[in-house]
Amino acid sequence: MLNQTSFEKGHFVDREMSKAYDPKAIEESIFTTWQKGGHFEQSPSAEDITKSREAGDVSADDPSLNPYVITIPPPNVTGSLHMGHALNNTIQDVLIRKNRMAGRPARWVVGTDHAGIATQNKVEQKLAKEGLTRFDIGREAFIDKCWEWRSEHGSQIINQLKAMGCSCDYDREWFTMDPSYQQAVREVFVEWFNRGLIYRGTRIINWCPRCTTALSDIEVEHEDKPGKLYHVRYPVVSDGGHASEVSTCRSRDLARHATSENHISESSITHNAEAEDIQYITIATTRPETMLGDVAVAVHPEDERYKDLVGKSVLLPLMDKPIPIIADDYVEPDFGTGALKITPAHDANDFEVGERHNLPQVNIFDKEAVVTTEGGAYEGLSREDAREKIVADLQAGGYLVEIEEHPHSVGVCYRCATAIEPWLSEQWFVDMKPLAEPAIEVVRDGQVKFHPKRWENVYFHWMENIRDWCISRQLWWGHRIPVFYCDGCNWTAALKEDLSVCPECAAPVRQDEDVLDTWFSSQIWPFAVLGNTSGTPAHCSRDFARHAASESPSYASQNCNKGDKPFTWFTPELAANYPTNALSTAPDILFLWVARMIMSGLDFVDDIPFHDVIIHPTVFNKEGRRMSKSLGTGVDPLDLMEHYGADGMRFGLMLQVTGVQDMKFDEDKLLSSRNFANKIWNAARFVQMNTDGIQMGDAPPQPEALADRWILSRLAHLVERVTESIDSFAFGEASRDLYGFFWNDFCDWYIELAKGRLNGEPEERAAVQHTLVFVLDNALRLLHPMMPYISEEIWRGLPIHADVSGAEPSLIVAQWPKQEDFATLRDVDAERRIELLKAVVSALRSTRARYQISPRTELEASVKVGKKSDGTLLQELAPQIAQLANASKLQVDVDLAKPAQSAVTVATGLEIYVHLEGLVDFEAEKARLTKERDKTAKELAKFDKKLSNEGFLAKAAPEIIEKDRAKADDLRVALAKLEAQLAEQG
RNA sequence: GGGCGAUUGGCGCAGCGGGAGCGCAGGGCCCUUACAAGGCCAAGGUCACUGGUUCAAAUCCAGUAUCGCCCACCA
Repeated sequence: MLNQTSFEKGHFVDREMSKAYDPKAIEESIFTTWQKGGHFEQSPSAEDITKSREAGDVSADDPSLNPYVITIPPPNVTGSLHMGHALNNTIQDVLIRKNRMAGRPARWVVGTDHAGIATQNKVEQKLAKEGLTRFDIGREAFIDKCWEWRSEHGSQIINQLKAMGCSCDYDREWFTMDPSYQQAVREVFVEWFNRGLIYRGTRIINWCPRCTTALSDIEVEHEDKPGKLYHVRYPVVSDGGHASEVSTCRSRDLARHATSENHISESSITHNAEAEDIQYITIATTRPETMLGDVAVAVHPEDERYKDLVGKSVLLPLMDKPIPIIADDYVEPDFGTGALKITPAHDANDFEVGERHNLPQVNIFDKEAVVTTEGGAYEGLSREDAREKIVADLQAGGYLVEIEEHPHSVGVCYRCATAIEPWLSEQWFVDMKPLAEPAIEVVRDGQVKFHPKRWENVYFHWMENIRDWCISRQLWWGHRIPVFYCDGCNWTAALKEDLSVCPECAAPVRQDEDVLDTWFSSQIWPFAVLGNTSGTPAHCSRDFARHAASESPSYASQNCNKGDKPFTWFTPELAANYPTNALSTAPDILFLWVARMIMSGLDFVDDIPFHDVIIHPTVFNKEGRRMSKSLGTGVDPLDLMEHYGADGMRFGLMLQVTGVQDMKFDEDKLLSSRNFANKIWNAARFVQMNTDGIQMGDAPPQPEALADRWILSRLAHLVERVTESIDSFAFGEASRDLYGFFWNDFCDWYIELAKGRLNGEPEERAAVQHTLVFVLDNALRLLHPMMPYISEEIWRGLPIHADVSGAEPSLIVAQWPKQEDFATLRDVDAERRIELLKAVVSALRSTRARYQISPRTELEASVKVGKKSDGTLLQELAPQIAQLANASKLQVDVDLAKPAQSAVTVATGLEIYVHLEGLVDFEAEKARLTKERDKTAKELAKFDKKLSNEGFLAKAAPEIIEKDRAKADDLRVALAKLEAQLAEQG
């Protein structure tokens, strides 16, 4: 473990690194140094940035004038970190860190959401333990309790982000109930109200009887549940009079049938009905209890079965109330019985039918879904009890014809899973169509891009079919609707400031009791937090703000005037930071939040809130079930960090980010990542132990040796791959490339090759040392966004900072490797040659394993090469091959006789012999060679067939043909050698 | 009812037009002074199915099947 002096520069050599990487030993202190170093708070200078934006091309190349900004999706104050957060915030931190290293002022704005329903539920639960309800303590005291709750629990999730290593700007932590944020929400409401986009209306809305509040359509989740379709017959009365005598008489017969079978055949009813000369109309419903609020029975106008009945009435059973039979296109003749009961107060469709036919609206439920006095004898029953009793009574009365199994989807509250009641009530709505149109346009023309792109279609579909948004909530915790009423003169207005007396008649006014949907306030998050620095939003035009900012930010904020709109939100700071760069989020809040931010951003700031929307996969557990605390299927990221370290968790998550929409979370990947961290740690230990006392700058080495040229070429490749992958949000690809480079290229081959060379001539040793440090340095830079802790810890100890004076060097702000600086290090020739070396080493190792020769036993081996140039090369590399395969007496030549007692391996252009005096099992060798020969022959046949195909030769790309020809030739040579070997063995 | 995604070795996943890869598990050998959270070696797949496009298909198109997600006012 590195000790506390690790911060000193260039003292790699002074410290002992522990044998295994221990995340706990370093994470906290590293995080502290980042924070103390002020690296999280890179606020771009408004003047500089505004200048740069105005100058356009002049400063476009200067990253320091090109800020990189992300506003975090604010987690709920009630929340604690779950896997979705862990994934989402790792993505954002990777982007922020990469861009910060690339020299851009990077700022990740952080904060929490007041989460109206969720928080209110928590506080109510707490009160319930004391035997209290919110009504017992009153609105004001309740809101105080909510603030109290927030100050006790609100920092939890922020601390968890810190544990993950997220480099947010914690100096300014926002809360969606901050006074200035409240004011911003109010501005938005009043603006839309005054423009007529916000209106009040009595509608069927989604009501949660447990939370006792309205919800928007997208806050309702649908679950398929087993249910029943009840067929109920309503007796027809022609004159609006009563058919009760007969019906009562008949009902006893029916009741007997019903109790014995619970299923009454249609024919017997018809028969009896005819006999009694009473007509019935049978409706089908899944919710028999709502019949108490029925005001009509509807049939399709073209339906022959019922044509004659339209205009007549039926007697509503149990309520003894005549209601009309109407005709409406909405009815599907083929569903159920083709007749539909109309309950305008408890079904959105029925409501519309009711409107068309001027029917009354009978609301039979109170806010807790208990039957009201409108429900007659059923008053006071819950909806569940009412259903039970009504079904029993219908059956007893002979009205129940049939009960059919009918699975159907039930809407439930997204916060408490209680079944939603469609309920008629007066609520506030936003007219969405005018807002949606420009928001569709900016995605269509590519100003806002979704990643993966397919989500754009989901967005379009929803936006093009958008419906008005119910924004009022019957809660106490939240942004109170700023509409004031005068009961004296009916004066009403939406106001930015509170008011106590009516401006018309001086009577006392009252404010609307409801609060706003939490998503109403979160939709303005990007511009509210970026533009709202002083507490009161500045109102000035974008052009004015930009101009003023370039002169003097303070002048601008003091002198903003009204621009070309009633007001816009352009403060100088907003002008500098907005639009933000990326928004990363889960698919489930695409509509709830992302779409609405685009709409409100365009409307209030005249600009998109972000350029790129990253929709990351939803995290499921290994069995494909949703991660959920209540189901016990969740995994706690804190536990994972405990086991694998923050870096292990982050990297393990990044490995799993691909273009798919669901991610079955695989903890094995975290284990791999922890092991990966340990591998890097130990590679660094090796470098430390072998670069004792050296000092160097960070200039690239001038490689001469093949191995150095090779690893630098691989590094150059990595720089390109990782940069491009992160920039295109391909996190899985970037992490796999890093993994492969560190583990395979650097550790398995380069370090192994370096071992011998470190004991060589001083110049050789120096070259290796230089290369080791240079490669490790740059690879750590590339790794840093994904694994910030371990990379920082190791990097600080590298002997590259010896010439740095003053500020403490920190990887978090080290320069991101530039592709153009590395381009010259690409070396195709070196890569090909090292492949040859690998082939020889692998062949020798394979033979050793086959004959179970101890690694300590030196092999006696010889390589017969086909080409002279390969011979020269392998002769040069002989010492290293000898070392990697423990084959000291290695002979390489073009013309080399096969030793009598030897095992042979045929590789591309090579025959590799291992001398095995008395050990060779000729039968086994023969079997192996035969297998090898057959495989080669088969492979060759495939290529020969391809190469004799005229279509292929005519149409395939020349380089492909060339490649295949070369491959076929290689195979032919190999085959010949194998044949010869077999012939020799008889 | 509409849309989207997935189907590749025992498990979890990459690859998305030109010679089937990774991690984990399992097998053999090895505590070789960076790392046993490791090294080396070997084994394991007709890339769901059926057609089509193409010189060439795991990869593109169409259809089928299975699983999953989202949207939708058929009671």
